[in-house]
Amino acid sequence: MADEDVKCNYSCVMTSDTETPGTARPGGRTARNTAAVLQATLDELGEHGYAGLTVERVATRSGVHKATVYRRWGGVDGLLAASLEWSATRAWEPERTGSLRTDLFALAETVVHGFTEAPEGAVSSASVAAAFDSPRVAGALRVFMTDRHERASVVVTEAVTRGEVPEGTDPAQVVRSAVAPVYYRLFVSREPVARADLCLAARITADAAARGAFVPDP
Amino acid sequence: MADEDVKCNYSCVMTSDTETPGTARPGGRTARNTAAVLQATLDELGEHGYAGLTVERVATRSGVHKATVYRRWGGVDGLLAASLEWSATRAWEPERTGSLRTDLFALAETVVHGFTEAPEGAVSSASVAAAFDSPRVAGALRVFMTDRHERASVVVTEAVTRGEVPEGTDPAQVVRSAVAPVYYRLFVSREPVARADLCLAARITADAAARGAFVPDP
DNA sequence: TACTTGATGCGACTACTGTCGCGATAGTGA
DNA sequence: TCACTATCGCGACAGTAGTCGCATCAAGTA
Repeated sequence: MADEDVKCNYSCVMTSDTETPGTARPGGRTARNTAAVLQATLDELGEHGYAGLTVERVATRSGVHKATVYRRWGGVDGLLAASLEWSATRAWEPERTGSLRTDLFALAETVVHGFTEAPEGAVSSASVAAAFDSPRVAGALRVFMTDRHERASVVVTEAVTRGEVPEGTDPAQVVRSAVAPVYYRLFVSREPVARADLCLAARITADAAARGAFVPDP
Repeated sequence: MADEDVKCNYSCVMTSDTETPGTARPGGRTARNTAAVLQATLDELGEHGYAGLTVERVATRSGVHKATVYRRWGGVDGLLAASLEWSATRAWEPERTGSLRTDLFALAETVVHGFTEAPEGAVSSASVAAAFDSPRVAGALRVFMTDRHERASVVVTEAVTRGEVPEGTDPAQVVRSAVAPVYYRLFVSREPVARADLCLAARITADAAARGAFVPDP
């Protein structure tokens, strides 16, 4: 979730070639409506947050009728799930700094920025919040996070090639271990996230990885 | 958050000596209303979850008028915050198993049970969910979690006394490190939590603690 | 171009959330 | 026991979320 990536999700005009698969008429007005509604959803989230996200407002802002939005997306949860699925299709690559420890630190820092800084933070944390109520958002979030794990795994596989970390290390587990404390502080214990906390998580994870802690037992 | 503790929060009749501080008439009907409403809140949460928690239902169930509930608690978020504050006053102590690694494993296991098993899981995760919308619940959650960190810290300080872990180790940081991956899987990445995951988190944390990773730099 | 029909716009409608004023009730202290 | 008044019950009310039936529009096709 790089800075410029999420920012683009929010402020850029959505590409008009957005197709609407699964419908009998994927082109024309339907596609234009899809783009307008999802764009309005992201804008509304950025301005008013998840608590202020209303089908009525999205409908007005996008110029698409309220009943149409309910028919196509079912409600706010459907809008959020669709936005998240759309976000997942965008390219993203983790920053490379030279060592696993600093790579993991940079990764954790990216997570903090992506969830705390407005307006992109509103979109991301809204998804986490909505996943509690809506199975559809929960599913979309799970797919999204799995994708991020896979993409972030590069920093681990490269560390294996460099010889920093033993063969057979589970990359996704390393990533989870580095970012979990960040999410924990942000969303569960509701504590401020300090630079030292990221540093600690990255160091512990990198050290454990170097010792082979993330190589699954046979 | 031991099993029998949370269960009691839910199913036992609240003690009638519940006082209502901050009001001019803390006894009598006001106190009875407080007990009835909070009990109804917990019952409703257990049966219908956070999404189904309604002031109207709580009012009907408790026999207290809807307007009164709105006046005293402000809405569902107030009800949830009050329930959480009340839960925080109940005694809780972590299980002791003999070593830091197994203590942390038991702690993580307790967290999983406390958040996934119905009905007590509904109450706990509802608080995490509501904290996104409501600053009041977020505050209550922060206080609650800080309290749990302090209580759980015993397993670390005892490990220091046993000589497993160096002096100066920050107990709360150790606890966070052990439970963060659990919360991450439960609420963010929405992945199943396996026994092996808890084991891994406990082992990594205990090893790092033994090496002095949680002793703050001067 | 004309036809078919999926998708949309429209507005009325129900159901629900949250608020308000007023009279009644019951703690609290004398 | 009595007076005072904080708190509560009551019902009416406005505002909002979500649904439904029908007329209209426009994408896809011959």
